[in-house]
Amino acid sequence: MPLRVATWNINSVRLRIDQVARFVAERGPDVLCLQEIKCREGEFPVAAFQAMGLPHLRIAGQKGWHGVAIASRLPIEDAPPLNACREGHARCVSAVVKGVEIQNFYIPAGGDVPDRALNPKFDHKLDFYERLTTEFGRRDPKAPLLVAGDLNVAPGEHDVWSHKQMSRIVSHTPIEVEAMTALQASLGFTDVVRAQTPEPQKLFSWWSYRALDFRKSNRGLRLDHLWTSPGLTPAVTPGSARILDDVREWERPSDHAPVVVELAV
Amino acid sequence: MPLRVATWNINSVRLRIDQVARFVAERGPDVLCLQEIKCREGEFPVAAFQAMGLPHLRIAGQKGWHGVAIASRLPIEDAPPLNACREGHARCVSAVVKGVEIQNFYIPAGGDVPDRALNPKFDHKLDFYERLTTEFGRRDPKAPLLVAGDLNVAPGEHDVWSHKQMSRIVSHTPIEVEAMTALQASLGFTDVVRAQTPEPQKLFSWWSYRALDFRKSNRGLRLDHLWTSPGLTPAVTPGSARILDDVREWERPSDHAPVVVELAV
DNA sequence: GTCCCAGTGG
DNA sequence: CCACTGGGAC
Repeated sequence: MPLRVATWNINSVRLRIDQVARFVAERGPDVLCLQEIKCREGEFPVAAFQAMGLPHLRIAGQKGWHGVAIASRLPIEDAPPLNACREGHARCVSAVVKGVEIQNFYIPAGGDVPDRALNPKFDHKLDFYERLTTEFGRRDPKAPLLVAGDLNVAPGEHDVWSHKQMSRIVSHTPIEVEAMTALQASLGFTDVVRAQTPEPQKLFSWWSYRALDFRKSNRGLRLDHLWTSPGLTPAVTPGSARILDDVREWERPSDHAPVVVELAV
Repeated sequence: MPLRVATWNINSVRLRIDQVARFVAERGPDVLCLQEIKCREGEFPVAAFQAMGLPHLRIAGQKGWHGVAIASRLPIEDAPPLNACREGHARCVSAVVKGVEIQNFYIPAGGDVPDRALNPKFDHKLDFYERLTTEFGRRDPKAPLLVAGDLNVAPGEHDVWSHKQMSRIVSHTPIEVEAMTALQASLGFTDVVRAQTPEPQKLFSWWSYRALDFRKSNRGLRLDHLWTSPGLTPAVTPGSARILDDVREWERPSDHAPVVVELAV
């Protein structure tokens, strides 16, 4: 029985609890990593997750913005908490499931101006990447570790609808791509979705709400990621790493699609 | 064929257009007077009213607040417009249907403090009543005239859940009841719902959203009214004047229930 | 576009 | 409790 793991920026877990239930019913994830739950821990819809068969929870919430959670079919053990957010936002949550350490992040979007000196949000985003890079640089590559989340960077030229147009836009600037590359190199992570769907195939996990018809304009970005450590990469089931972009077409959707992988652990 | 007239404070016509359609389908009003449409004239869902068979419209709208409309199955002719609102709010709209003049009002709620000197909203409410009293005092009692709307006063002791508790609360204070009584006397209007359901039978058309179960606590008020002029009163179909309080139980309801009457004209 | 907030109004 | 306003964020 492989372990099915999913990551999804849900953009308010309370408002979209029905979509979460549908996703869990149709796709049967064993572990669901959520970002932008937009509620305090006490406001999280615990009963609904119990009803969907994901009763084991780790929640890092705050009022109104951000917030991350891990919901699991199997029991959760504690994983070392990471304090990558210098602003004290609820952007990191972790769990160990079936011996796999899962680190779930909602990395700051970074504002509009891609300049550390001018834009404190952009500086915060890069600082977040740097802290994670330092942290994971100290880890044992052989240990099974999964990084999941909305990392708010689309690294490759085929992870954006237009490399040329996006190169000066936050989420695809060279300095952000460099920060993400450094993080990936810190422990030798594998980007499982891109590994299974080589370039030049385009891959997007997010489409703006502003588009009239997101399928037609298709101005997407791949912001949501699943990365395996060298010790976990051999467990990835071939062909299982996918972005479920159909979910973006559901009624009152999140602007992000879920990303899934299966691990033979 | 009697003329069925309804009045309903809809608390946003755009948000509750489905409830309006259901009401029209189930109850078949020929004329529907709406209050608190909460949109500009250009934002009014004209096509939906055409689809429900009420294509003839008179709309007085404004951005965000207040706003009144009359929707009719039969053609509408102009009625004299009343300018009872000193603040320029969209609170009055009129029509002539089948020779009956219909004046539809959303009278100000009046704020919390029942003192003209201290509370300009309360002063505005009484001023609105005074202007209407003057206007209708000039009219011919023999002409068929219907006053409809959310008049924001519950006049009788059996029009409130507790006469004792409510007598110091805006909507049932003696000064407001006096203002409403004076307006009613100006042309000799008949309050058709109360005329057909004598005291001490309690009658409410509004229940606060704040109640957990409005049926259980039943702390209602009769704020919504249909009044006939002496020339129109003989046309009222016996037993036809009712408050449709079941509608308050529908999904995502308005806090007001519709009030209906049939006129043999 | 679609969420949050805090505030006002009822 | 519910629905507006206007601002911020993404």
